[in-house]
Amino acid sequence: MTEPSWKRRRVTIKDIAAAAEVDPSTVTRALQNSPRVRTATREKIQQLAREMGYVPNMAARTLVTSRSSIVGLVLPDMTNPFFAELARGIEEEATKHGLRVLTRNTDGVEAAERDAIAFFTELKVDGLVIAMSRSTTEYFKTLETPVPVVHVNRDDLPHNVSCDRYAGSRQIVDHMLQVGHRRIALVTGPAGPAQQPKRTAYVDALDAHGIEYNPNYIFAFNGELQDTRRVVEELLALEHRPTAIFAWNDLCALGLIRHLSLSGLRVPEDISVAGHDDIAIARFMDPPLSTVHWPMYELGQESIRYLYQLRQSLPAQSPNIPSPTVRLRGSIKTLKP
Amino acid sequence: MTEPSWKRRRVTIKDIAAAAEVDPSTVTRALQNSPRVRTATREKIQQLAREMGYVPNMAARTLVTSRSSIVGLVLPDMTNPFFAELARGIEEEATKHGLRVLTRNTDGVEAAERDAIAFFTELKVDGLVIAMSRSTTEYFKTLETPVPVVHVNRDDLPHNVSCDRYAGSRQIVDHMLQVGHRRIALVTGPAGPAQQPKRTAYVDALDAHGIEYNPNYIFAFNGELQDTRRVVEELLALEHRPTAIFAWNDLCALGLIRHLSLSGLRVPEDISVAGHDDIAIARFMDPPLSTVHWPMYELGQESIRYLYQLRQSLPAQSPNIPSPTVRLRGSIKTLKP
DNA sequence: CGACAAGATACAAACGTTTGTATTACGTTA
DNA sequence: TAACGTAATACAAACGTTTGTATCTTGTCG
Repeated sequence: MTEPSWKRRRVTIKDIAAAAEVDPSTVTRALQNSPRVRTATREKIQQLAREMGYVPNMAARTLVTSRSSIVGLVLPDMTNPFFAELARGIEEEATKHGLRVLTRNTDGVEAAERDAIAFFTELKVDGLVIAMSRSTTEYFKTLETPVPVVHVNRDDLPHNVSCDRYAGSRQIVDHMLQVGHRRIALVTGPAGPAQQPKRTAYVDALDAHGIEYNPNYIFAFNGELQDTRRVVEELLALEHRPTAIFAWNDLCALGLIRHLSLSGLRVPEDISVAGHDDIAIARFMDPPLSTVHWPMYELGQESIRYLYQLRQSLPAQSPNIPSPTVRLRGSIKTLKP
Repeated sequence: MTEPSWKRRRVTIKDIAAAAEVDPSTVTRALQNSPRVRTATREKIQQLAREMGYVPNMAARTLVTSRSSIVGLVLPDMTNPFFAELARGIEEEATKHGLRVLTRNTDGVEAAERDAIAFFTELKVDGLVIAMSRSTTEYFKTLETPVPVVHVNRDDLPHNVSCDRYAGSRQIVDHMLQVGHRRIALVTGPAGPAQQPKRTAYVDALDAHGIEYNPNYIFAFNGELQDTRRVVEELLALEHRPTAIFAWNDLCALGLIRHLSLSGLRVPEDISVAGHDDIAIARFMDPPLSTVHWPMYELGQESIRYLYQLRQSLPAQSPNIPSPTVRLRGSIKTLKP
């Protein structure tokens, strides 16, 4: 039979102390399982705390300890399924560790990014996860935050959680070559750490099949979905049109397919398309998109685990991430069996 | 020439007080533009605060005022583009008001929802935005939070921000009828406030065209993408197959189209499909999806404005939301011109 | 049995604000 | 010019924890 909850004053550590006839400090220590309090006392206090419905006041705790149990997440755009997946992974793992997540979108704008970081440190977050930022390496090198920082998909920085950028891309281009494609276009994205490995994988794959690399087959996509239209136009204007396209990512592939089909080309009958990231809808596109699965959810989880180790100043063993894998679906046509 | 920032102690109100040779309380009042401090003093203090790089300690402030400048957002799944859009709208508007947003996903599980609400109140958030919850009306009726709560898309609750559920659905079914469809299937979703208005709109539209309502044409979709397969199977097993489908939402439409095409039916040639919500990819599907645009971003913004009024105990004028509108794209075939 | 080392608990200060009340300074009026 | 009202500021307590140090118990050993 609990008391009516309306208008009941919040129960504090002092209330428990009074009930248990001990000092508040003993209550604190009991609640954090300090060896300084006798087992019997501790159990009595914890029991009492439960019965009385004690819930700690975060603000007071933060004030004295300077830790907030909040981790800040900085990402370009959580509307993007790619990052949404990451955010879910982070949230899930953070909750396990009793951490809360505050998210801030930056739209990939560097100024917004710095602002977000400043905001979070001001808030005394316990840690920071920064995903695919655009800010320069130097900025992060000179940035001295009072909290640990983990980057996602920034291979050029320390404390990074990511996975092999080369392998997946290489595999999918290899596959295209194996099924007979010879003229393969590469659509690159905005500058970032993903840029070079993908390009290298592409060139290497061609090279391994003894194909000369054609700079005309490389298109720079600016990241905005509308821009896929321009890319398609340029691509179709080519004398020897590619038979396959390796798109920057799935969203890009989606846009390309859309504009290809507006131009009367069917996928994969007239032209094959592969994406990157394997966002949820890739499987449900028509045709289902062949793509490189990039385990964002797991990366999210791992980034929190890593952060947690950093926070405890543990020997931060480097993260253990599954490799990206190729998901072959309907959007690549076999030319030669 | 600022001092080196590494290892500089955080500047507090006391530091400013010392520098300005006044009492800390005067500093507080000056910073919050209280009329109790002389204009000259106030300006001097504010100037000083800026120069010294003062940044308030949230924890201390929260401790004494019991307000955190954080609003809690409870939604089923931010991975879902529909909700991601909402979250962006909320974040954008909240930032304008100097509020931060903490998000918690519940996967539509009622227990998780209640837990999230408990968690947020414990954290002393300034307000709560709850999107499309599954929790019962009674729960919310009896729930006495110490903070204002705004619901999104819960027409059955007070302090709700939503828009006309009937209008958009009615329009799109009307359109299908106008272009000649007579056998139109309705795919309903999991129980919720959207259920009835959509169904009514569907029935009314048929009625207005003098068509008898056929219960066999109504399918219950459970919300999981995989379930669209079962729906398609059942639908195709019908004696008089519908020529059009009004799907629960865009994601559902996506799944349906996928499984229809796996079954050899083309959209819209063999069967027309309409969705609901107008998530970003609807435009890029193949064919582009006709759908009802549901302004989630604006709803997000409006929910924060509303919350803000509640917080100030202003006369909370009811929200001003654009109506949902039909977006006709390629997925509906005209049978009779 | 007294001294002493632990083990257990109490005391008190501190974290950085906010806010009600007390005090001071100042200008106005009688 | 003394009394007074008001404007400006100072004082001090409070918010709910945590944590270093002091104090008190208890048991053990010589």
